[in-house]
Amino acid sequence: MKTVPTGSPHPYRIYSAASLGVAIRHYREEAQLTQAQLAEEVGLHRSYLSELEQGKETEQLARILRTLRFLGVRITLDKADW
Amino acid sequence: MKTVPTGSPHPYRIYSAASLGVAIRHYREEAQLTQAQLAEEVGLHRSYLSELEQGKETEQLARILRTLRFLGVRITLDKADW
DNA sequence: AGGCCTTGTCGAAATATTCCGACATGGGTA
DNA sequence: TACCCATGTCGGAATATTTCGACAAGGCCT
Repeated sequence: MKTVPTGSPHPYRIYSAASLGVAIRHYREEAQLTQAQLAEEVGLHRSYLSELEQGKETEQLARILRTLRFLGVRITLDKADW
Repeated sequence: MKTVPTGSPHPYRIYSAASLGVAIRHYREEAQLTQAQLAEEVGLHRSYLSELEQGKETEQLARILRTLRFLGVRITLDKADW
């Protein structure tokens, strides 16, 4: 069977707002940034980032995830390990 | 070097609302569903699905994508080929 | 041409999200 | 203990999104 080099470390499978939150927190901590620093960098309010990381369910996200799940699509987050 | 079996066909890299729209459309068509059918299945309005597929930029999506990009995270959509 | 189906688009009402500012909590450390 | 820092949480105001219903355009078929 054809093969390729193994993929990136720390891949995250996204199923829900909760799993997205876990991933964002992981990558933020890996980058050694506080919520305040990251929020400032990307232009959002710190309290919102806090809620994001805690997996706050929002309608828009839920709708998109539901649609992709229905279609059998897998969502993966990872860092390229180049 | 260690290897693994090749991944799924049709992977999509998501950078923006536009690329997400393209992917959703692809998977919907692959499933041979109309926008009306898919919208009904997942409980959203057909006109919204139309806009989603056209890559309508929404703040929430833009904020999340911007945050992940800043952290160097790659987003991949694909179908498991089991 | 005429009918049918699918998708794109519009405006405004109904909902939902995000920001803001503030305060609470817990961990660490002097 | 007291102080700092990071994060969680709250309520209301400011924004943004989604739905709804309708109509238009294009493709396809008879």
